[in-house]
Amino acid sequence: MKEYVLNNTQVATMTKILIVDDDEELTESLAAFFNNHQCELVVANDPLLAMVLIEKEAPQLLLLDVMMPKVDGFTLCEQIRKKYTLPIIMLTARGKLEDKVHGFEIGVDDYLPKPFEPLELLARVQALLRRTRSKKEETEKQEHIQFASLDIFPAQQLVKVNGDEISLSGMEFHLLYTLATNPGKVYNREQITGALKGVEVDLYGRAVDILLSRLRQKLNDSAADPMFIKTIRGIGYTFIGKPL
Amino acid sequence: MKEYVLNNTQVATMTKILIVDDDEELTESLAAFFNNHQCELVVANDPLLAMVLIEKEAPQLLLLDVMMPKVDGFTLCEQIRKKYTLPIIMLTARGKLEDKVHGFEIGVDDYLPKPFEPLELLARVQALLRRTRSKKEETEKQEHIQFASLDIFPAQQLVKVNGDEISLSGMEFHLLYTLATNPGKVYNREQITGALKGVEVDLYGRAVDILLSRLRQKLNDSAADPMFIKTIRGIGYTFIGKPL
DNA sequence: TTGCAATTGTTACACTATGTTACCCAAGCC
DNA sequence: GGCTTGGGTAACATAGTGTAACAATTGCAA
Repeated sequence: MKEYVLNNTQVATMTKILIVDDDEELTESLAAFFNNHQCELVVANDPLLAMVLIEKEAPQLLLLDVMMPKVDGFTLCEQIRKKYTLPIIMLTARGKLEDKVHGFEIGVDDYLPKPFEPLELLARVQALLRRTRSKKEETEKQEHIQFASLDIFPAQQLVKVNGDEISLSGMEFHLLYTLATNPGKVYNREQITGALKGVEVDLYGRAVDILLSRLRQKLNDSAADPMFIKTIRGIGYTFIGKPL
Repeated sequence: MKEYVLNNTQVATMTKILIVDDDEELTESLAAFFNNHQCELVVANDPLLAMVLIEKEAPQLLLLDVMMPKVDGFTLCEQIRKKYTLPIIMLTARGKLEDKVHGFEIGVDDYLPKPFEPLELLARVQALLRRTRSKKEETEKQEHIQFASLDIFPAQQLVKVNGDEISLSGMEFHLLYTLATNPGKVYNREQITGALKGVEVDLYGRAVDILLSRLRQKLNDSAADPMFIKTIRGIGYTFIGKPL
């Protein structure tokens, strides 16, 4: 979304990839390799850091080792899949068929046996990102998002409820649009302020709550029995509109 | 239309896959194998048929051999990419790095060296389809968990008892959903708090019991003679609803 | 510039979801 | 039966959320 053009070279927000692997030698050399190919590689040598870093760094893709101390890669993958849909490539010395099949079943997108050529890994990463990005763009390009009684026209920043046009402020619209393009995804307050203003911090209090409250009023939605935006206590908000 | 959930992999409306490979022995055995796994495999032993069949059969995925008479797989792939975005998995005896990288560059989604296990191919096919299914198909797939008088709609976090919508708090819903997705499985209290909050420990007391008690009240279920959630003394709880 | 209106942020207080304590009862054991 | 253990749930405690009302800011027009 934030893209900067410098000297004809697109320095689009560099692709950020998280690698979870206790092999420091490997992660170090991969980091160097990926940095030379327009990718930022965030390294977690301790699997326990994985969840924290996914939340904090919001990587676009995850490289995950299977055999690690403390936590098994498969288990970690399952936990991640409960909360995130980001693409995952498993790296492993275990090339057994059952392992692979099990990996794919729990939501892995690709499976690369060690040792591998960095170039092949890069190629697979790019192929996977190509797929996940084009899908994302697919939803972003739609000029009309529709749920049960709600229509959103991004181009005109226009929203209709039951066919009646309603007037939203810029932020209200942006908030609704952000949530509605990822139904089911839970946004915390920081992510929301980040999406709305490009700033990652929200030092003060509860601007988001109030914004949301006003949005709900205009949508004729209720906090107690929501049609569109549901509160996830202790975490944030999510869009639950029923698609047509 | 019925939908079956197997190990997190939805095998719904039969998937149609096109394979382009001149090895008739291979295509024949794969066809049998895929048919046993809820996939229809359309076979083109002559690469010149590929374009025609893509148009005519509208497969959801393409398996493409590299070394074929008349037409090179790479060339064919490039031509297909000009017109279609359907996912492509390349099958090949050529395992050379440059070939793989070249393949990914021209738009291949996955690359599997021959000989391979049919099961691995199937797993990769499913993983790729999971990624590429369009938003539309996704929403059509909306699952709906149903038991005797209980309906659970995960996407909207909505529950109905005897057709009447009931209002559950976030945790109550999550708890019910967790139990109901594995009927018969006995969860102990730690597993439940783990599932609800991602934390594996529950030092303090009996939050789960109280949560469950309140959930039962709302479901109009009784602890003594449970319809949905049964207490397993000394261990935990389990869902006992009968599927429709 | 001033003034007005729309938008966004802050404060304050009511309310709700969830956790804790406490007490009672049921199940299992002697 | 009496005793012990574990579960059910009422009642209270607390932290997170909803939102009204006010304040600050922005944008625009006169």
